[in-house]
Amino acid sequence: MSEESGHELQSKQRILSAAVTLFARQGFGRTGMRELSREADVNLAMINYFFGSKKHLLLEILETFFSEYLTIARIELTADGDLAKRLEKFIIRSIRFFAERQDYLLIALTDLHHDDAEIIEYKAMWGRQMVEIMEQSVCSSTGLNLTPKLMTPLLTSMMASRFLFSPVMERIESGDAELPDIEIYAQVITNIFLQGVMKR
Amino acid sequence: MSEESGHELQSKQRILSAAVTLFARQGFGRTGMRELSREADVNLAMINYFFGSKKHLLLEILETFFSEYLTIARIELTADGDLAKRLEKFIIRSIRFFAERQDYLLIALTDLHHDDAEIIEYKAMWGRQMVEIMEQSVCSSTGLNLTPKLMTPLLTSMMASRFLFSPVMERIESGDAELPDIEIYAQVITNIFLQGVMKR
Amino acid sequence: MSEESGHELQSKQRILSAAVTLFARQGFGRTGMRELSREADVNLAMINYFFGSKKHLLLEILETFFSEYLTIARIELTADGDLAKRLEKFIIRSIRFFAERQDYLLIALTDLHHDDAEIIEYKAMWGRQMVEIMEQSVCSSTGLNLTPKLMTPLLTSMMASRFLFSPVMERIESGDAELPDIEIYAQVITNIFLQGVMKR
Amino acid sequence: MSEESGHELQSKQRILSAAVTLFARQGFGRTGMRELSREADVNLAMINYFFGSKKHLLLEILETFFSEYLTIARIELTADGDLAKRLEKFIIRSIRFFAERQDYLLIALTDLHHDDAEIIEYKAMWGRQMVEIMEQSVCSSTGLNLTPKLMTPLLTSMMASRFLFSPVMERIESGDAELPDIEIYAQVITNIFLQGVMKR
DNA sequence: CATGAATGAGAATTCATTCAT
DNA sequence: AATGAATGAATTCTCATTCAT
Repeated sequence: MSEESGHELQSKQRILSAAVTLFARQGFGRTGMRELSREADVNLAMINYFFGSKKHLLLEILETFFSEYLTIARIELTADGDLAKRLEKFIIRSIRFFAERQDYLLIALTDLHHDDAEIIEYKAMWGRQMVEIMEQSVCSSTGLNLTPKLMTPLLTSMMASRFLFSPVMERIESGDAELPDIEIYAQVITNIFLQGVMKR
Repeated sequence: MSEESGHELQSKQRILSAAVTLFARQGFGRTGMRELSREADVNLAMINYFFGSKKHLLLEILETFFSEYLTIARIELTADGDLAKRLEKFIIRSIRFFAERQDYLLIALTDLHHDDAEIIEYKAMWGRQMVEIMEQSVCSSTGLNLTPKLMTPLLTSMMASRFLFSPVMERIESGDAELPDIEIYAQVITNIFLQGVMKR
Repeated sequence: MSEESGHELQSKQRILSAAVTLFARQGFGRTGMRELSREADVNLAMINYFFGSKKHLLLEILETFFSEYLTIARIELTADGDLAKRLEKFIIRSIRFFAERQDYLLIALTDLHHDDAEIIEYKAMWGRQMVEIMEQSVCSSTGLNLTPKLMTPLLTSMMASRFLFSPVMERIESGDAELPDIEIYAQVITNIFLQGVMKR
Repeated sequence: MSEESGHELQSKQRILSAAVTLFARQGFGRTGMRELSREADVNLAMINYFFGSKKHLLLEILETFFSEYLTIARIELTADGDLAKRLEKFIIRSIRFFAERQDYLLIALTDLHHDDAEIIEYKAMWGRQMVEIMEQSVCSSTGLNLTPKLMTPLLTSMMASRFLFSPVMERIESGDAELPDIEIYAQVITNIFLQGVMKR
């Protein structure tokens, strides 16, 4: 980690960032390794040299996204204090994270690989941890009658909705009202979720 | 002559239903026409004979989904009466529709084609109509301070969350609580959205 | 020939004239039968109904061209009288014919089918008759020391040169001098050939 | 390292020479890449690896032919000295070149691509240079009243006539007189052209 | 005469991956 | 670490032709 000998780090990093951009724009399946190597300005064979295969490159991208999302959940949701406060902080930090890593989010949530056992299992591995945190830190704490398997997808979908639809929404010119900025968006989602979910 | 006009409808229909299944499971890009023709029990060349190209087959599937979703929105949201009642009926009917057409939902919402101008524009065409209905029938009616461009993706994401994540969630064995059935799920989403969004 | 029942003649003729246009522009190999049926406004299956196969359609086009070219040669070259006069009339009539039937000329002379035994033999059949006429009516008559197998291609190439190169030559803008019209062109070819070939 | 730099040249060269043979025999359109790769003893994908596409392979072949033909024209026609002498040398060298590169000649002159803008423009590019040389070195020099746009195709057709028709002419058995050899053929063409064209 | 579905082979091209250098 | 040739399978799409109606 400390001495990666210069060139490698540059090339590997260039491959990763080109892959994130292309996978998010075209999908994993439609992105070819020639195109990827061209975009990353790297020899075609280097991709498999560094990552073993195209699929492992995808898995490394998923790892980056899920591990950070999980870290945020672990820190914010399992903290001490008021449930509403914890949820609020979790939602705000998550949405900021989604905004920063929008391409990762698109790849992780919207590329269909439901036939690929390895990828589904990999996603399920992360999902399990997320559901578990939700269960122990949110659902069981107060009188919410939501199962974590309903709540985890629901909350994630709500926070991600803006980003998942943005490629299409950008093409829609609105009469007057535009989208609010990220911080306000986070506040709106927080309010809806908390008011909708918390016991009054 | 009365029941299917011979062969055509059978073949065309078989292609369509095989395509819906496969595109939802593997994504459009990863589904080959060989596989599709095998699954539909149809000669490979018939796909292009009937649909012109693989992409136009996808567009026909999108058309089926979006036009029905839009019809539901038009009927339920633009009706007379209380906003909350109208939203409740819209959400329940939409979720039932999503449940019935889960494969279409996955194809329409989660397959990435952000590089394909024709597909994005096609989706935007439907999105524009949906946003307009939301604007005129929901956002403008009472004191909701949500823009339709925020609300349309958000509500759609909420209603779809269970289905979008189901391929992964099925792999997660939960300790005790399972997912509620569709009618209860619809009620939960309705409650959260209405309580979260409506002025108290 | 007298009662072709209306429709047939129209369709068959439309196919033929569309084929001549397309074969001349794109070549036989690059012209598809779907495109041909579309251009002729005729059902795809009718082409094989009328002509048996794509190749026989080509052969019918070649027949039209070669038989008329041969007729001109027979009439003008085997007539009585001065060789120079006969050649002059042959050249003028041939060039007028080439100008009228430019598409046929391109198909007959410049589409490569040197691998197809049937087509090559068909062309050779016509070539044999042409060479024979040249031999008996031109080469043997006076003191020309040209073999008919050299002269037939040479004279045909000279007369056709303008038409064979025209698709490319049209793209070349000339400084001042444009191409002469057909009658003058015919006179130029006649002069060059006669002065070059006849004993002085 | 000194004689062929390993494998590349061998494979690329084998593809080129197989392509020239096949395109001349069957035409570009009727030659498949499978057949070509088989004939060149090369993996199918290598053709696109080296040339990008089938069409660019054709363009590379055209380049080889036209650039050498143009070089001959430039050297022989723009030299100092008597016009007749210059033309004679040009015709003799061109015919020797056509005889050596008969397959290239057939591909360059007789394959129809009149629908393909890129190929027509590529040919026109060479044609323009040829016409220009003819104009400046031949047509303008003495009292020839031929435009270069008439003369260039005419002279090229005359020189090429033997080769363009040879696939068909080979099938015609002549009674007595066979074709003269190349050097005599070149002399015949020279005589006819000069006597026909030069002021007496 | 005419239609439109159907077929199997083939088209050009691109794929992810491997390997010797 | 990096290169570029090589591979075999796969891609989408089009081909000419046939046939039942």
